[in-house]
This record gives sequence, structure tokens and C-alpha cells, in this order.
Amino acid sequence: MKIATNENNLHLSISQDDLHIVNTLDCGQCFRWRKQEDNKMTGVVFDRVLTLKQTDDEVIFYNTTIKEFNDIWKAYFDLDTDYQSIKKRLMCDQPLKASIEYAKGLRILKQDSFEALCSFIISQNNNIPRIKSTIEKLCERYGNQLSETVYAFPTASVLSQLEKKDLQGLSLGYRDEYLLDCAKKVQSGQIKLEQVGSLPIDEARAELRTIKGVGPKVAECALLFGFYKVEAFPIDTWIKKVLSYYYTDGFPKEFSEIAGIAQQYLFHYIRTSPQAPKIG
DNA sequence: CCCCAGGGTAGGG
DNA sequence: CCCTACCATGGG
Repeated sequence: MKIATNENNLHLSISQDDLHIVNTLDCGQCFRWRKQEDNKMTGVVFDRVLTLKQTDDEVIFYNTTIKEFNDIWKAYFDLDTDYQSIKKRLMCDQPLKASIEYAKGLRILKQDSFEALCSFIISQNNNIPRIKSTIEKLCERYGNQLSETVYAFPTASVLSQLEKKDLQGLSLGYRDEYLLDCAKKVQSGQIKLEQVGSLPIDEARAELRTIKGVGPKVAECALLFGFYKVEAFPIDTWIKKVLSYYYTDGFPKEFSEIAGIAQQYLFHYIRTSPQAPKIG
């Protein structure tokens, strides 16, 4: 992995086929990244603000040291995993081939567990622009202020002390009590997020589903995006369409250990590609 | 008015 | 086990 620094910025040499920041950060797996002018992206991750820009052969990490890159961003973007071989394997399947060719540089991020869990609780029966908007308002109201206009995701400690009335105006709808139940179970230690990740996946599923509002789909999303369990396979309304259209005999078992990665390529393709079939 | 969005719960068959 | 009404909110 070739990296170099120039003034305060770090330059990572990488092809767009190996990491495409817009496809990766705007594909519905995370909710706190925004496109800026000048083709930049800015996001809030682990109580930090990061701005990126991609060129043909590199990604620029603004105001980033080599140490910070090695300690944080290399893992967040999962740069030690060989996606080329994963994609090669998945592309034996035709729908996956089309989906991967549509967004080659899409990677599954290794996100913060609590933030991912809360975010996908908020995501239920909701759409991505509204999810982003609600999370942003939640952060502005209850997250630590990181700069003049940027706020971190709230801690379980802060959220666990709130009541439903404290969440009015955030457009959470009926999900407000689900979020509070999640924060209370995490803060009290009834659910230990550090341990959930090392449980056998079925036990992790069961543990997460003790939270009100966490059913099969939200649990799979939390495991995939917040605990990096790439065998987790969330089935939302879009993936239901994919399954009924392409995989009437079920999703291929040969991909089961990496089904979550396949799922994300399919999700992004069916939702945003002009070439994807309109199913409905 | 309808339907839909990264669904889940409670209740009844 | 299955099926269904309902949940709060905003956009199309």
C-alpha cells in the first residue's frame, strides 16, 4: 500500500476499481457522508471529521497523518482485505457480475457498532434521505460538538438518559422508543457490544434482537456493517426484489461466507443503476 | 386519496 | 407456524 504525505494531506495510491469513495460512502451502508463541491466527500466517523478526494490513481485524505491513517482509516476502509479475489469469485454469477461492474470499487466499511446499530434501527420502514436527515438532527441535538458545524454521533450514555419527549422534532416517528431501548440496554451492560462481535453469529443475532425494534433485517445490518460479519445477509424491500427476480431458488450457498458483500453490490445496483430492471 | 421507504410488533387464526 | 393491521413521517 503506497502512501505519501504532502503538507498536511495524505495521498493513498489506489485505483478506483479497488476503492471508489463515492460508491462506497453513498451506497446506503453509512449515513454521515456528504458530497461536497469540487468532487470531495466529507464525513463524520469515530468522533472525527474526514474529507476525501479521489483522482484517477489516488485518494487524498485531507489533514491526515500517516499514523492516523494506519491506526484508523486503513481498518475503516478495510484496505487489508483483498477485494479483487472476492469480486472475481462473485462474478461467476451473472447478476453479481453486472452489479460489480456497475460499482467496482465498493467496499464494506468497518463502522462503529453502536452507531451502526442505532442507524439501522432508525432505518426501518424508512428511506435513505430521511434516515440521513434524522441522524443528522440527532447528532446536532445530542452529539459532542467537534467543530463549528459538526457533531459526533451521540453516546449510549447520553441517549440512555433521554425520554421520548426529548426526541421530538427529529422525525424518528414510532422508532423513538426503539432507539431509547437500544441505548438503555447498551448503557446498562445488558448488551455488551464488545462481546457481541465475538459470539457465534446466531447468538449475536439473538442478543441484538432482544432490543425492541430489532428484528431479522436490522440485526443483519448491524452485524454486517457494525460488527463486520460478512456472512450476514440483510433482506430489505430491495433485496426482496432481487431475490424474486434473479434468485427464485434462493441465494447461492456457495457465497454464504461472503453473502453480505454480495448483498451490498446487488442492493446498490438494483436501487441506483439505470440498467437495473425496474421491478415492482 | 394512494403507495413507498434498508421493518417490527402485537394479535388472531 | 402463518397472516394482517398498524405503527410515524415525508416524498412522489
